[in-house]
Amino acid sequence: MVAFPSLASSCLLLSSVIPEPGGRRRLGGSCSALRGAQNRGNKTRPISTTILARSTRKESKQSFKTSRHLHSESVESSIEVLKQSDLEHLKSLQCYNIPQKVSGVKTDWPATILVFDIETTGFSRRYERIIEFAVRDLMGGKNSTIQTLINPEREIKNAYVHGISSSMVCKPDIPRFREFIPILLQYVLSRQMADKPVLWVAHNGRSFDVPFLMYEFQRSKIEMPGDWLFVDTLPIARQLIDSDGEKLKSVSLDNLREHYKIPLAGSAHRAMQDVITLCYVLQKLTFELKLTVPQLLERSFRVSDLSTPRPGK
DNA sequence: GTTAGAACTCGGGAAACGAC
DNA sequence: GTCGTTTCCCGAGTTCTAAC
Repeated sequence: MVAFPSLASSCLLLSSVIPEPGGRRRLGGSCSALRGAQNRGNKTRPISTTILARSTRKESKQSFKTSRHLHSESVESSIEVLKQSDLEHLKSLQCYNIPQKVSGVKTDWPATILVFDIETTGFSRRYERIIEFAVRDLMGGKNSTIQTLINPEREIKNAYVHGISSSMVCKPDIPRFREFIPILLQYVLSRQMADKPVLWVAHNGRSFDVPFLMYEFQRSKIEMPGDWLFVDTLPIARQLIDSDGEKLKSVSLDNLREHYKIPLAGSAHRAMQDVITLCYVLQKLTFELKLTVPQLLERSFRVSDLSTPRPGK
């Protein structure tokens, strides 16, 4: 396992990158004077570039959209109660790094940050299934990770992507997602700090990982805890500026790994490897963009902010 | 192959300006 | 005041980009 650097050392300052909510910014001064001199004398008019104006509008809209109040309602209030014997049975299924007991980590962080990734049988959250789940608590320590294969109960046609074949997961000793949920919930409870939210982090999570999770919870008829917050590193990475002063051409996880020269310590497109990569990327991103954990929380969203899955799927 | 958000392109309308 | 030109704003539509 790769030694994992603590994010705490790089968390963080003020953001000059996140736009102020609301106001439209205009270029005045020299630009205005220059164009005025060329075209129509001394009379001035608010001048802006189209690109800047459009960019600012979008940033502003996004900034407002993500602001919210945080609360610390217990997850226990919104999930089904499971028998202890069931939990013990589920733990015996083939999962590795399952936490055996509460770690008891306490910190000054304003949230528990869980970096996660999934592998699936395809792109459609409606018709495809999760086949691997990995999560790491950024705080580290004992029992800070979970990685498990998931039995999708269907043929896997995209094994060429992640190397996970039907023969590996379509077995009775591999948990189905509904069987894995109690383990996941127990893990989260073991990591969550009192009166502090849980912040899940994924790359392209808003469009991919979180909707998949949402659908799997719904198919399992178990309500996802309403106080879980999610943050997507993809739009954050789009703010990055390269050494030429331009935005990165690609903000894929692979490209970010190369951008930050993060070594690949395993098979790409396996959940835990991508989690490890994303942990490094998140550290670099937050440092480079001067993002604090509270600012990550401000950019977070809840499953209720996403479109609701159709019932009965 | 799916999906959703971001980024981009285009065109219409409005405003400001100069020329008449 | 009217007309033509230029520029900006804004919405709609299209394309791109991530994820497996």
